[in-house]
Amino acid sequence: MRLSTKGHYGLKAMFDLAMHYGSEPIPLKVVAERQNISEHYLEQLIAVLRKMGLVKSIRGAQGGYILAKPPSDIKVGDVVRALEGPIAPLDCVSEFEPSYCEKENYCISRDIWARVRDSIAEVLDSITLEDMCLEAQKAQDNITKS
Amino acid sequence: MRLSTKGHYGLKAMFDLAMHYGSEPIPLKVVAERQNISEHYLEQLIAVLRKMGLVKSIRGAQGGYILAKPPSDIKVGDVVRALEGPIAPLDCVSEFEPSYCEKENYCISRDIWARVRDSIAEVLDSITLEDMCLEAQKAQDNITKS
DNA sequence: CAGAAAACCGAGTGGTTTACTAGGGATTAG
DNA sequence: CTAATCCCTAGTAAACCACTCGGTTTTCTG
Repeated sequence: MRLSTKGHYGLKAMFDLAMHYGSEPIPLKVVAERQNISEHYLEQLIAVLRKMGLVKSIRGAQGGYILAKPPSDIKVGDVVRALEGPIAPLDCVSEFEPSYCEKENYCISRDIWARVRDSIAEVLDSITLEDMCLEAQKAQDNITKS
Repeated sequence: MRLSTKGHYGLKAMFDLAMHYGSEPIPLKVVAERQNISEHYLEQLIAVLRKMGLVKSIRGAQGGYILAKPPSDIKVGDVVRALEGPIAPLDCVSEFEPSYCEKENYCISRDIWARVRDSIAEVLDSITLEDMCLEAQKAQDNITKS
């Protein structure tokens, strides 16, 4: 019952871009350094996020990445699904295209996994990148105040 | 973000034992056949459940397995944790002994994974094997009624 | 126009996990 | 005794993870 680093790294990168939304494009090297992620590995992850339309890239010198939409329009669930696939504790209860269950008769445990899936989705879809930025701001304020 | 078959198979097996709680011990072969699981593989899973004190075994002919406690005392979360380890979308937010986070400074995404973890745990700990049996009974009644 | 900065691409790799199978040994009812 | 049953260790093919390596292409800047 665990996430791979893909989802985690991807979210950290997206959060980084969200914190700098509105300014010039940010080179991946900078994101990777700030978030402490292997640059080459992150490259592969962000390629997926680009294909899913979550980030835009600007090539050439002074290029980099920016969010494709404002932070308030990007849910954590969008990022996680892009990198880890549909939320599905088990194939037969996948959010999208659940696989056919070998036993077509009623399966009690399947209901449980469906409830788990829904509760995960509910959390991930209730938080946007903007929410994360606001949280970060609040945390920062608490530090400087003391 | 997925469960392995361990948790699923284990839960199916425990549900099977719960449905026959109170009668003679059930040989693993029967459980495996009823739940459509490889017997040898299930053997390894139930060994873990035995070591965790969730089932008792009776050796020799006419032996088998029984639940160590009444179904109402066994939560789905107990079974899943036994087989899949602590609920931890990420190591640094494991329920038990969270690993040290490389960046000791405040990490926003960690909070999100902690919320995911809690919501999974909440679902799994709110359902007992007895609940599953009652559900199964209800489903059965609906079929025979129609 | 040269050079550097950056995105883009595909292949390879060592380690771990998964979902088993194989082949036995120990225990006990009948 | 013997058949049923639990118990244990080891192996294994395939997949997946978390990267690394070595480039090519695009574009800005001096």
